[in-house]
Amino acid sequence: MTSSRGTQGAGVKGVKSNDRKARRSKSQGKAGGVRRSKSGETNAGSIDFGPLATWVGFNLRMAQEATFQAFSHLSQEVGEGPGRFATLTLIARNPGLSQTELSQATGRDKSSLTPVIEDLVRRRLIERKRLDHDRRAYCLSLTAAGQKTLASLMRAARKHERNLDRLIGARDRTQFIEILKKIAAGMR
Amino acid sequence: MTSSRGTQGAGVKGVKSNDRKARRSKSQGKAGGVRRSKSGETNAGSIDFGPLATWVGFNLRMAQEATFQAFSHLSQEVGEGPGRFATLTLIARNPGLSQTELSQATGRDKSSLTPVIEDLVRRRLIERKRLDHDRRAYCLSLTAAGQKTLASLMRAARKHERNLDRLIGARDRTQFIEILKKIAAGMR
DNA sequence: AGGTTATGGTTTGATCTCAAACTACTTGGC
DNA sequence: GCCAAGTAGTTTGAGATCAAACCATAACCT
Repeated sequence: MTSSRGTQGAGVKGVKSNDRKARRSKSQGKAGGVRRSKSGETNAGSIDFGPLATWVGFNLRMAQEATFQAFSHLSQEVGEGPGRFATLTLIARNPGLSQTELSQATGRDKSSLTPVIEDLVRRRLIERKRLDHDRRAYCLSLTAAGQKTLASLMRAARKHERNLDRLIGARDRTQFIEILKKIAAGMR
Repeated sequence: MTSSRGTQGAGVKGVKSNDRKARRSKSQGKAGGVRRSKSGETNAGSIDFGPLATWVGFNLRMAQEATFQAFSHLSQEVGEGPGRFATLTLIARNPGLSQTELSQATGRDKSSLTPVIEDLVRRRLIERKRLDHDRRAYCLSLTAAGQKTLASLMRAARKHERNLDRLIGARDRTQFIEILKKIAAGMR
C-alpha cells in the first residue's frame, strides 16, 4: 500500500466554493449582520486589521495565497498544480538532479517529494534511474510527455505572470522580486 | 470525537530537521554529488532555476515560506503559530466578529477555522457566544488570558518585523507592502 | 402561514507539508 | 576487511487547508 498517495489532478485547489460566491451582499442590512460591539462599525469590508495591515508577514501570506489560487485555476486544465510545475521546471533545467537537491531548490522537505515523484513517474512524466556510483540516489529527468506537459504549464504560467505584471507594474517588478529573494535567502 | 483536532503547540512547524543542518558541506566534493549530465555544473547552489528565477509566483512562495518558518520559530515559546496569531489579532480588534467574517479576513475557508476556534475556546483564549438575533452565528471575543497571549505574540511579531525590515530596507517597505496588497486584492 | 432560498457553522474526505524514525548504501578510519 | 558515521530516500504520524455535503436557523415570497 505504499504508493497511491500523491495523486495529482484533484489537487488543484482554487476552484470556487458554493458558499463563497454569494459573498456579502445583503448580510449588510439587518439580517446576517454581526455588529461589532464597539462603536458603529458595520461589517462588510470594514474589518479592522490593526497591525496586521502593515505587517510584512501577513500581507505576504495573503498575496501568496491569492497567486497560488489564481495559478491553480489557470493550470487546472493542464491537470497539474503549482507545486508540480516548479518540480518539472527544475528537473527540465537540471537533468540528473537528485531528489534531495530538488527538495532543497523548491524549499520543501525531501519527504514531501516522495509521493510527488512517485506520481510523476507513474504517469510517465519523469524518469528516475539509480546512479551507478551511488546506488542510494536517484537521477531524475523529463520524458517527452513531461516536456509537453511542462510546455503547457509554461503557457499558463506566462499568462499568470502577465496578470501579475498588470497589478505590480512592470517598473517595480524587478525590485519587488529582488526583495522577495532577499527575504527567502535571509530569513533562515 | 468531533473535537481534539486542532491541537496547537506541536503545530509550530519551523524547528529544524536532523538532516537539514548538515546541509551541503561535503556533498560538494566527490561524494554525494549528483553531477548534472549537461555541461560542467557542479551542484551546490548552482542549480539552474530557469524562468522560475524571475517569476513572481515562485519567489512569492519561497519568501512566504521563509517568513512563516522564521515566525514559527520565534513564536514557538509562546506556543502559538502564525495562524493563531492572525486569528487572535482580528478577534481582539473586532470583538463580536463571526467565524465567517474571520475566515474571510484571513483568507481561509470557514471550515478550516472550525478546529482552530474549537481549540482556542477549549484553552480559554477566546469566548464564543450565540447571537440573540441570529442563533446560527457565533460572536467571538478574547478572554483576559487571550489578551495576554496575544501580547506575547505581539512582542514576537515585532521582533520578526524588525528582522524583515533589516532585509527589505525601511525605505522600500511601504511600497513593498502596497504591492503585496494589490496582489492579494487583485488576483481573485 | 408554508415553502423556497440563503446563510453560519460543522463534518468529511482529500492533498500537502513537515519532522522524526527508519532502511539501504557509502565513506573513512583503524 | 570491518565498523562507525554520514547521506539518499521512504515511512509514519500529525497538522493545516480546501471543497463539497450537510444541519440548523433565518429571510423572503406568495
